Amino acid sequence: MNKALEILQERGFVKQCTDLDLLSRKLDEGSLTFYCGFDPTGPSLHAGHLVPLFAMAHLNRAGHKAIALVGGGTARIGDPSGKTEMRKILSYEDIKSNAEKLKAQISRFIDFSNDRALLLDNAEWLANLNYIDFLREIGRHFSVNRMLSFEAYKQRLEKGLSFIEFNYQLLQSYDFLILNQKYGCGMQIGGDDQWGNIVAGADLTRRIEGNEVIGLTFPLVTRSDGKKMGKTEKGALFMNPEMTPVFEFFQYWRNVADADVEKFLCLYTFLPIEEIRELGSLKDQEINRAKEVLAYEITKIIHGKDEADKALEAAKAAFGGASSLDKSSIPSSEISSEDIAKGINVLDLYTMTALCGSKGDARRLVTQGGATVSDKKITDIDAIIDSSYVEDGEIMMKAGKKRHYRLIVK
RNA sequence: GGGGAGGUUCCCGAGCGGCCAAAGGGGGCAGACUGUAAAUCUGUUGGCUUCGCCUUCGAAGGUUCGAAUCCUUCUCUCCCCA
Repeated sequence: MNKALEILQERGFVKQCTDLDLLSRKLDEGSLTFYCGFDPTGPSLHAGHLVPLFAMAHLNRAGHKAIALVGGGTARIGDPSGKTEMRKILSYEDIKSNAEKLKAQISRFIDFSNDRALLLDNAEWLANLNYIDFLREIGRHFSVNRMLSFEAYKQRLEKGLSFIEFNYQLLQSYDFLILNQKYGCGMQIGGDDQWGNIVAGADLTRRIEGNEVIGLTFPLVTRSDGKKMGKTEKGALFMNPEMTPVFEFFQYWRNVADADVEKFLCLYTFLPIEEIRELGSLKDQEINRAKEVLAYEITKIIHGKDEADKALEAAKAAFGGASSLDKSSIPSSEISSEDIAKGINVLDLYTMTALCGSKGDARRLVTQGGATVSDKKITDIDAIIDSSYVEDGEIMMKAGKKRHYRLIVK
């Protein structure tokens, strides 16, 4: 078995493969060009994109050429795989701006500066396709009967599937074909929900070019509590620090369930497997150390060492009791000293910050004893926060035990 | 194109013309217990100038003292037939 492939398997990346032996041989033969698609349906990559990204990085490190394909073209259609309902059709402008943002984020993960990795956008060849030609050249290779037998479509047949979505598979298959023709791409990787599309693409390439190409999918990561990976109260766990503050990002990983730590360390860090096994074997309170490592490592990869250090310090300061060192990654905002001097009602203060969405929300928080300002528990909804709460030029606020906020007095 | 069933608060899903800001569940938030975990239990879950007021039940009109509940039109979804 090829070494790089072994690493992927050992770390739990491999779910399905069209031909594992062939893949192993090809990887042994030398550099294999492979690709993975990313749909610009949102303005930021999120936790769900991490598995493919890490897999790409692992393969890339082993000397195989990676192509990150941003689906600027396919996003105009919307992939029905794994969706129970039709996705909103995005405007071209949104797709374009999303695609640019995604490109920037992927670039941080994989180095495109040399020719070991490529960043492409399928809008390049999809945007101006000729319908008739496409049907004649590509469409004829697809059997509707077979497509309907795919699990992804079966499910949607219950709910309804529009023709536009039904075409998605053809376009994604076409991508694979084009990449094989133009860049010698021999493998497509992706989440397991992409299995049907990937296999179809490999089929198409074999039929038209006669090239045996490979498809490889990764398991869709679930948390041990059955909840969706990377979901937070505000939606997904984003990689863009403006959408998910670094501290919050760090805390998400810091708070994963015990049962998930080892799995996540394998998938979301580059730590050697031996070290991970060791961390994973920790029990009870000790396992918190493993969670800390997980949170630190992944934050470092996504946001850089400095940010990770800050987040770690901030977490220690906020939870460990040890007095603060660097709290700069805790969400914060500024307030003028005059306003504070005048005094502000607690409810108004909480509503101003991101801690509470409305006054009623704040009222609830205070009433139920979840509001803490500068280490003083506030239970009176009429309490006034003034200069006496300021410490070191700032006011530390908490909502419950875990949500922290820093109000900097200017 | 014809026929049928529907669109309810974050999600699912109840809802006799008044007692409906709307049952129940899920999710979220907070409290207790803890290990910044899980499980469990409790409270809470539209907004506000909160003993009251305002905005919500696909959209717009209408009937009525009074509508999420009745009527009309529009719109969207699903199902059956073509």
